[in-house]
Amino acid sequence: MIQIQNVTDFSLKYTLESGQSFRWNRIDNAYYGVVEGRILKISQAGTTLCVESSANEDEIHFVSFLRHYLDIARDVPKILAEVDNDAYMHRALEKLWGMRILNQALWETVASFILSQNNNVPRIRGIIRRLSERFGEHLTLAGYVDYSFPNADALARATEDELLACGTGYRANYLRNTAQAVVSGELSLILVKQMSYPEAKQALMRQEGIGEKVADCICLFSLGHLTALPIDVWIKRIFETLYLRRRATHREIRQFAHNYFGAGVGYAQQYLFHYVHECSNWADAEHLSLIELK
DNA sequence: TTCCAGGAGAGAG
DNA sequence: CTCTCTCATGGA
Repeated sequence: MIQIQNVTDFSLKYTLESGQSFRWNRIDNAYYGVVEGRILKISQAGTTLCVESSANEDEIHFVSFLRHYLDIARDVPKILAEVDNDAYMHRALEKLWGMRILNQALWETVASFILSQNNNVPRIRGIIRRLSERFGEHLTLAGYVDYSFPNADALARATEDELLACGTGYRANYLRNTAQAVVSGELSLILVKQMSYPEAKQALMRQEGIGEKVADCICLFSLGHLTALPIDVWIKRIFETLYLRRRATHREIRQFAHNYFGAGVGYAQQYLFHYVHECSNWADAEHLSLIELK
């Protein structure tokens, strides 16, 4: 077990439970998840993180990897101060203080958010769990059993029926075709990692099944592009009711949000998104569900 | 039974 | 460009 000390302005709970990763399970006070081929067990006590791994880790590299994965290395409080522009945002920041945006493995993020379209989080988690059980590698850590996320090669070779059996629904061929594009090099993940945000988004959106929202999720939750703004039904609802107070197109929301929140708009989005899910009795909930927009 | 979920694509206007 | 319809699945 290794410890990471002096981790300030960080919440393991909100980071791992905010719908950006589908792979973490809380058992008692610890979180178990599969990250890049090994099981990790992470717990937080104050500003100390305790981490166990199913793999043989080189401590220096492992700590460096974790700091990047959990976005601890970034000056997030500075970013959050810059988006703290109003009472709504301020309450979200207070409630969820310490939530970070993960830097997750690119292929897993691409595949996961292809599966996320027109779907809900519990079901997305179930699909990914079944895909991993069926096509991933068996892993164990102190009695805890899980499976690695299947690589692109394994999903490229899967039949449509095998994917359907995991519950992918109509997204099966989106997933398989994208896996094949990654294997063939038609979609080079190595190159995508080196691209700017607009370039990466454009390259991802050439794949069938990856539209603007999914591409933005990949850019934000894997590539660290904090200007990415995934607009799902809830983010659209929030901006229409709380900020613009009228019906608005994605383009209008995007323009307003970038102008209003600036370069940290991706972080602002994540706090607003999770806040409405975390607080079903939110004082402003009636604005989101009852206001008639014309 | 109908509605909804971290949408995308095709088609019409 | 915007709007609308459909797509597979399961829980509420």
